[in-house]
Amino acid sequence: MIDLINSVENKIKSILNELNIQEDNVKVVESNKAGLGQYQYNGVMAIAGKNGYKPQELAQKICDLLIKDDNILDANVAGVGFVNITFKTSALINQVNKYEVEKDKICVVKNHKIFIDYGGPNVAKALHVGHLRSADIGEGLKRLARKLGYEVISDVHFGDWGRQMGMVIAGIEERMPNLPFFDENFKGEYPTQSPVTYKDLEEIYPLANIKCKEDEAFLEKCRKYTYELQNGNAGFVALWKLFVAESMKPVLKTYDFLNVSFDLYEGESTCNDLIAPMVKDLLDRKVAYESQGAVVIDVANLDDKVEVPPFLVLKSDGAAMYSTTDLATIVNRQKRFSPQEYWYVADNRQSLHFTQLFRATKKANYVDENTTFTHFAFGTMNGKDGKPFKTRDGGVMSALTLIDNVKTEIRNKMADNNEVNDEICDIISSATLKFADLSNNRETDFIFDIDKFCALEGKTGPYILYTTVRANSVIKKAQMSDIENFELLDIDNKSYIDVLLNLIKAPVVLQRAFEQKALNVICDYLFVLSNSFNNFYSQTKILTESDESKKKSYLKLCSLVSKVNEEFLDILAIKVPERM
RNA sequence: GCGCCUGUAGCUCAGCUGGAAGAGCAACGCCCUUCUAAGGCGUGUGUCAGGGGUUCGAAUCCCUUCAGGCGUACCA
Repeated sequence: MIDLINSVENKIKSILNELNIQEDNVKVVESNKAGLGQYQYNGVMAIAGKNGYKPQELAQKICDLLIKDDNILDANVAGVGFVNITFKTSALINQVNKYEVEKDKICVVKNHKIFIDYGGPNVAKALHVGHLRSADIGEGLKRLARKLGYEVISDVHFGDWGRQMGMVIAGIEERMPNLPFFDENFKGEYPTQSPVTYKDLEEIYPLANIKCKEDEAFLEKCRKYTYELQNGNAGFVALWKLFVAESMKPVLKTYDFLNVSFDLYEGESTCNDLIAPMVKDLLDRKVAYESQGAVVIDVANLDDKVEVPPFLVLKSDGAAMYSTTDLATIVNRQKRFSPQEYWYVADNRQSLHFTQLFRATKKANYVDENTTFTHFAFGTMNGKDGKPFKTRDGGVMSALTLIDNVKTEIRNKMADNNEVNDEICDIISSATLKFADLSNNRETDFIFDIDKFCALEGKTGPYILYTTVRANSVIKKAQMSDIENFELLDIDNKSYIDVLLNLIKAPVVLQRAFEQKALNVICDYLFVLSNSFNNFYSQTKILTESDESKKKSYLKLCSLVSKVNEEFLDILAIKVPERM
């Protein structure tokens, strides 16, 4: 993906060929010994012995020939036979200038549609810190795919139809039993104002949840109410609409703060009308059958290492559950969009559910065989004790509280900076949170540490923003037009060259991030690039450089760093402020 | 019980398609009359959980033990 590196790999291949050594797998990788070289080839040790060479001898032969290459400044042998390569700066510049071309090569698939389901906030439950992950990762993956030319449709998929709805209704009834929604004989118009606020809901749901565990009769009532809601009890439906809308208010506010948005704001309930016909269809075609009173689809495979339980289409009380709505939602999405790929960004703990869902979908022939389903699982955010937060019983820091904490930190920091307004504070706060979240490997669990999430120094969102704003500031102060078209020149300045070395990696980073669906790869790169730029900045006077052509090169470098930073930050859905 | 995941510096974590152990924080020291010091530079730290195996070479692949987490049909 980096032409320059490919050409060296091919060069080494042909050198080996001339020595009668067949080796197709030649990889030149970044050097981990700065000072010895920029890139290295480590394959010599593996092939030398087989071909009658001492490793260092063969490595030396390769170096002797490599050094004649137009792109290569130096090649030397180190250790047991590592080949270290240093490029001519002109070659690096040439490669930097190919950025757009290299990027276009990454996406070769055309007319490819992806449907992505992420976010998944639940009605009546405040977003807590763990919910940030699905939103941040999903938004990032969506933008990354779009950047590479895929068509992507996103849906937030509100949790608005499962048993927790019955629990909320029952919980509201406990508090306000005289509301008309609960009066079966009520004939008038139902109120249009929600009887509860979202803050009330955040109390009502956890209380109802606790009560369900202690009180079997109450649990039974919740199940009944859920069933009745799903089957059109007019009072329940009217009440449900009101508290769903109320409950979404803070959720949407939080998403807005995180720069997260969706093409579709649908929920589990959206497909309710499809459930009955779907169940009938599945039973008619004998894809599903009745078991222990429930309707299920067998999804076990012979070669399963573990017994995969049947997929539940309907519970034994006839109510829909998340598996029901997920399946019906696919029917719905397939009818409307027929994407080639379905992506689900959800917690690790749901992996068995998705295995079942995907198998059930295929077994029912709801999609054609080429359609792929992938669950992009992410690790849980754990408490200090290393255990996942339990949301049902409450007690976990809400996302909004965390956001307030970060904002406070930023404002304190900004106390004597009167250039910065509230809007900029919000941008920086959002960047702080998102970068902290996305820096972690997607799949591993990590311990939530508020200090880490609010940190403003080191490998953080503000660091990247600061670097970008700084570069932009220099560009602005230069008061020259057309800086983006200035030429990079071969200048003997180590920190300048280090930035170039990082810039050539940009397309590879995009590719790797996409292949692995790993946004932390982008975070790491942003940090490394910014770090090298800050080093350059501290050592190089740009605006007062007397050599005009050098000054122009330096300004071009600023503009490149700023451009790549902004582009990559945009993938992470992080905005860059005007100043900070 | 079975399955999946995790175990790397004092703390939080990268690295895991094998190649010469990393970052941030914390600690100490240096650098603002000069383009944004939310910055730069320097210093120290490791039986990569333990034990085997494969390999010229293993944090990385295989086996095994230990510790923790999650999941295991009517919650999501």
